[in-house]
Amino acid sequence: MQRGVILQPTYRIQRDRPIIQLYGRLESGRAFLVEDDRFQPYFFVRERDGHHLAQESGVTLRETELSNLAGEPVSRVNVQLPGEIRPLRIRLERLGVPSYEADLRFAYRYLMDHALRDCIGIEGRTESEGQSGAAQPGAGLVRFRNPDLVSTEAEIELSTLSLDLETTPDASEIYSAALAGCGVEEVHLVSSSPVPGAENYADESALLVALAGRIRQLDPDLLIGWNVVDFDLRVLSRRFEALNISTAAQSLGRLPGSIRFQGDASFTRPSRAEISGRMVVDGIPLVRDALRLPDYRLSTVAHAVLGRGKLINEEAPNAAEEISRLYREDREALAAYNLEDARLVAEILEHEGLLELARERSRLTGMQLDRVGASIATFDLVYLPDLRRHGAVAPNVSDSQSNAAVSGGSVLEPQPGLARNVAVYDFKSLYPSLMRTFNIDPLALARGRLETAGAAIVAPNGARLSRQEAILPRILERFMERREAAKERGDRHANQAIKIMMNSMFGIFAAPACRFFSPELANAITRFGQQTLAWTCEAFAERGVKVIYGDTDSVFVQLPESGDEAAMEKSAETLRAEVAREIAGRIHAEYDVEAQLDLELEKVYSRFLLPRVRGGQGGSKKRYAGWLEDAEGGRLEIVGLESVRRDWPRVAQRLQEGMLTRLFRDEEVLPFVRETIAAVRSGELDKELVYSKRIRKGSLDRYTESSPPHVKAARKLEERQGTKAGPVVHYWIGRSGPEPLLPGEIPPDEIDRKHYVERVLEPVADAILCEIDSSFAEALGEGQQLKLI
DNA sequence: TAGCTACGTACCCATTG
DNA sequence: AATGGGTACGTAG
Repeated sequence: MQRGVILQPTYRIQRDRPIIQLYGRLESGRAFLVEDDRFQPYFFVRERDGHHLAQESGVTLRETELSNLAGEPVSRVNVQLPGEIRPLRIRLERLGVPSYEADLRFAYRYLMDHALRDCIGIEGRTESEGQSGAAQPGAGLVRFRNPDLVSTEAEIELSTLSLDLETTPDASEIYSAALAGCGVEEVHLVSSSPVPGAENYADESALLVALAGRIRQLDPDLLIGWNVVDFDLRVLSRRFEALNISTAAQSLGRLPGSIRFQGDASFTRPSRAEISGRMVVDGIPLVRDALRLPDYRLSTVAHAVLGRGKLINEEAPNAAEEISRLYREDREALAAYNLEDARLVAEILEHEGLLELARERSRLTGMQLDRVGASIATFDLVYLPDLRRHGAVAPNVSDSQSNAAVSGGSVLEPQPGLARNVAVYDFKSLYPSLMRTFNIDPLALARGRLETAGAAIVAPNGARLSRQEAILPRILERFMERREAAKERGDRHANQAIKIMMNSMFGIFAAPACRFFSPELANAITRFGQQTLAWTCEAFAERGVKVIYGDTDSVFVQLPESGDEAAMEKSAETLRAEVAREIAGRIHAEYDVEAQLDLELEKVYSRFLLPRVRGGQGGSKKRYAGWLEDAEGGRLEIVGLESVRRDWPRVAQRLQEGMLTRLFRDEEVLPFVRETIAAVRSGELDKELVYSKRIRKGSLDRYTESSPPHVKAARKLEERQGTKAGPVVHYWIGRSGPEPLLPGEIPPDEIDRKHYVERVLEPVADAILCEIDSSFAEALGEGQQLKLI
C-alpha cells in the first residue's frame, strides 16, 4: 500500500459516466492521480415523495434505513451524472417537495462516503504517465484505477513554486516571468539581446510556451503568488488565447488543459484558479487573515514581515511605468526585480508559517488547500459523515429567507474613567464550550423538538435540545483534546487551525447559506452566552468585586488596590476558581448537565482607561487602553481606539500612544500635547497626516447616497490620472477638501492644518485629558481664560 | 458561491429655526 | 447654525 496526500478532489465525465479524480503527492515523492468510476451520484427524498420521480428516466429509487432530521424515512435517488441532480432538485422544489443532500459537490460526496480526509492509503495497480520519471525526481504522474482507499496519516512534504509576471502597464503584454521554488530561482524574459541572469526568448509566444513547459517540469504541488489568480494567471490565460497557443502547450497542470477560473473577480467572493493536479494559493488572503497591516501591497507586507522591500523605487509615482522603463533601459535590473518579487511572496508565507497553517486546516477537515476559508463547506465535511452514522440526512441549503433575528454577545455598560489593578477574566472558546455543555447541535435540536420540555434541555430562547442525541459536542470535544495535545507539543499551527475551526461554528448557524442555518440554534448559543456572562457578573458582585466592563466572553473587574503584586495575582486566581465553581454549580442545578466552561484569568492591567463616548458621560464600549507590567518596564495595550484603526492618520496614533504612555507612567501629559500640536502646525509631521480608507463598494459610481471624503479623493484621482483608484484610497485634507495622494508622495503645502488640529488631535486628546481634569483647550493655552470666565 | 452580531465615530445631507 | 437620520468604515469579540 502506498500513502499519499490528496491535493485536489474533482471528477471528469467519460462515456456518460462520472470518474472521480483525486490528485495528490505520494510519500515516495511522485505525484499521483487516483481515478474511480465506481461511484454513483445520488441524493435523497422522503419515502412518501418517491412517486414524484417515477417518470424520470435514468433515475432509480432505493429504500434506506435513513431519515431526515424530522424523523421521516427517506429514499435514496441514484442518477447517472452529477449534473442531473440540480435540475431534479429544482423541479422537486417547484412542486414543493424537499430533497436532501442534493447540493453537495460530487467529489466531496465521494470523500465523505469513503471517510477520507487529506491522507490516504492506496492499494491497487498503477501505471505511469510521462517518460521523464527517471531523470526528474517527482516528475511523471502515477495513475491508479479503481484502487482501494483508506484514510491514514502521513507527513508528506508539498513542493511550492512562486510565480510572478512583469507586464506592460495595461497588462496587455508580458515582458518576463519569475519562478522561485522547487529548488530553482529563474527569470524568463523576452529579449533579442542576451540579458544576464535571465533566460531569453525571441518573442512573447516563445516565452509563454517555455514558461508553461518549465512549470510542468518543476511539477509543483502549490503555485503561489501575490494576487496570482486575478492578475498573473488571468493575464497568462488571456495571452495564451491571444497568441493562439495550443491547449497542450499552455497547460500548467498534471494533465493537459487550460486554466479554469471560478468566480469572477468581484469583491464579495475570492476567485480561484483551477489547474489540474495543483493548488493555486494566493498570498494576499492568507496574510490578510493573519496580520493587521495598513494595506496588503507586496512592498508593505514585505517590509513589515521581512524588513526589506521591492527592488524598485517605491516612491516612484507610477510603478507600472517604472517597469516599462526598466524593460527598455535596464533588463538586468528588471529581471532582478521580477525574481525578488517571486522570492518575497515565498519568504513572507514561510516566515509567518501561513502555508503550514493552511495545510493544518486542510488536514483537520479534509477541505482542499485553496478553500480552507470556506467555513460552511468545511462544516459539511466534518458534520455530514457523523450525521449519517446517526441515521440521518441533511436538508439542502434553503433559499427561503428566514427573517428571525439572531442576537449576538452582550456588551456590559462600561464604568468610564481611570482605574488601577484591573483583572480581565475570560471564558476560553465560550461558544464551543456552550455547545458542548448544552448539546447545541442541529440533530439535538431536531430530536429535542420531538421530546417533552421536561426531558430536553431548554435554552433561554426556548430551544429544546435533546439530551440523548447530539453530534457537535463530541466533535468539539475531539477538537479540544487535539488542541491541548497540539499546545503541549508546541504546534502553534495545529493549535490555531483548531481554534479557527471551532470559532466558525456559531457563525454558520446564523448564515442563510448554510444548510443548518437556524436562528433558533444560533440564539440558543448567544443567549446561553449572555446568561453565562450575567451569572459571572453576579458571582463577582456577590464577592464584593466590582465589574467595570465586559464583552461577550470577558469581564473586567476592579481588584483591591492594596497589597503587593504577588498577593494580588494570588487573590485574583482564588477569585477565578471560586467564580468558575459557582457558575458550574449553577449550571448543574439549573440544567442537570456538566459545565464544560473554562474561565481564565487572562491578564491584570496595572493602569487602565475606559474612555467616555464622545460628547457624553457614558462609557464607550469596545474601546479601552491599559498598562501591562513586564520585565522591560511595562507595555501599553490599546483596543478599539483610534491608534489601532487604519482609517485614522498616523499622527492620531502618535498622540494617543504618547499621551497614554505618559499618563500610565505618571509623567506630564500636557507638554507632549502642546509639542504635537506645534509639530503639526509647523509641517514637521506632514507625513503623518494621510488618511487611508477602503472603497468598500468596489466601484465609485455605487456611492449615490453621499460622497464621503475618501470617495471624493478617489474621484479626483480618477479624473486627473485617468487610472482606476486602488481598493485603498490615500488622501489628506486640503483647503479645498480631500486630496488624493499616491504612496510615497508627501502632501504639498495647502494642507488644512486647522482640520488636523480640530478633527484629529482634539478628539483624541480630549478623551484622555478629561480624565485628568484638563482639556485640549487648556493645552492650546486658552484654558486660563476659560477658567477666569 | 458566500461564517456571525455589536458598536463608535466621522461625515453627508436634508430639515429646522 | 443646529439637529437628527442615514451612510460608511473599521473594529471587538
